[in-house]
Amino acid sequence: MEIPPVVIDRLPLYARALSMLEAREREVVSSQELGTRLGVTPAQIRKDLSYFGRFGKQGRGYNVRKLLDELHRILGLDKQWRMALVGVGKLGRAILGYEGFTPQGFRIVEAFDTDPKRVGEQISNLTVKNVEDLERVLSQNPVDVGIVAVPAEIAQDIIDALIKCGVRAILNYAPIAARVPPGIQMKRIEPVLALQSMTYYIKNAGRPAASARS
Amino acid sequence: MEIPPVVIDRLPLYARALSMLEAREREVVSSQELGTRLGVTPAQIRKDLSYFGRFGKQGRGYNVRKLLDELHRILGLDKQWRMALVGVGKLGRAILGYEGFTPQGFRIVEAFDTDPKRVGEQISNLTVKNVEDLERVLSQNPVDVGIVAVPAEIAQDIIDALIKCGVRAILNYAPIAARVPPGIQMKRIEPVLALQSMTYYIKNAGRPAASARS
DNA sequence: CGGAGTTTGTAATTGTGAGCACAAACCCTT
DNA sequence: AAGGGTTTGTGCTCACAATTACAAACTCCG
Repeated sequence: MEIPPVVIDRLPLYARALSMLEAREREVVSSQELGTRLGVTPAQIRKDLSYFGRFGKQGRGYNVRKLLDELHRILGLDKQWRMALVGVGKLGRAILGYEGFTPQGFRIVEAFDTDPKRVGEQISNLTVKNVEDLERVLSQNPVDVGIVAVPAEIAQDIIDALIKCGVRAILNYAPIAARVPPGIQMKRIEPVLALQSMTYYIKNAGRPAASARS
Repeated sequence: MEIPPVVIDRLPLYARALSMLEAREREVVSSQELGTRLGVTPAQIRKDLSYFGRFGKQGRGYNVRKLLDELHRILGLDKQWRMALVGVGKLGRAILGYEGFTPQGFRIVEAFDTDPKRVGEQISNLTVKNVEDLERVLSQNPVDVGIVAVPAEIAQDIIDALIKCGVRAILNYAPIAARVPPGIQMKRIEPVLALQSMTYYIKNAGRPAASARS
């Protein structure tokens, strides 16, 4: 069956909420409660989950632990994921220093840059390598995900190169809507683009606008 | 007229592409060319723009400079926007050091934290203030946008507090789908959540999956 | 053990956005 | 100035996702 991408996008949120509940040793939760917590309608949650199976019990709700396990399995979060970073400027260094990846099973195992001055540098247990060696390095030791933290002008080229090396998912920090071939996943992480669409709604001071989503 | 939020989300991308073209002194561009650059169909671009007016000329295309100005006006990017950051941990410091905000008219003018050890510290020309003084400080000097870079557990409380202080847009770096009242904008910026949905598609090695969008 | 109260899973409906296709408008060359 | 070649703006259609609504399944209390 073909599952709508929007549904897949919501699953990690459900998983996060369930993690929190599990930490508080909650055994069971209803779609109602989960919904209010997340600002999503209960029906939406039930429908999303129904794409993958029947995980709940009528009259009771969902077993927190069991549903969390299912979501992890569905999303592939029971595996370890290897990532390569390209661009170790200010932003790239912050990404390397980010501690949120590892506990969720994501690990940056390679770092590249175009600037010869940065090549060879040691950052967070990694040696920065030349982007020219990208293909050679990644063909010997493939990674699953590419993280792009380079200027917008060269972002598309870097993305193309990464895909050539077998990367199947890209986390794009550059403010462009790059083109990727079918079968390749890409998500943009760009604070300024996010801000620039919100300003549309708030630019008329005081006037309440359409509501936010998520 | 009510404009679909997805349309608003695409406008900043169009603006970025136009900026690039302007830098290369291109005078005119067609929806066709813009579309291929962005991986969007030409019809989509034309339709999106048509919500706001008729900016193109048949047989010729869009004047780059003029369309860019229009988009800036529509999105409210001709103004300066004041922002307050909450949470100056590792992530918060990286945000304070990020140089991408200022050139686009966004400026962080206040920084807060709950940890007394951090309060009073000087970072990037700002003095970190106690989050308890949030209401007092922001009522004297209001900001438009709140940036949330605190642990997931307290993110909702911080968001509520910011909204109470008149903030109308929130950039949320915490991995939660917080609830906000109607009229308040919120966008999540969270690399791990983005990764966790992409793994769904790539978890079966080699098997080509559905295509990415943007 | 029975019945009131919950909560799920899903069929049916409604709402919304993307793509197609084409007339109208404009450019440019000869 | 005329006609071939472009490109816009938009009505229409189709696909997809959210919501509604309800039967079926379960819980729990007395």
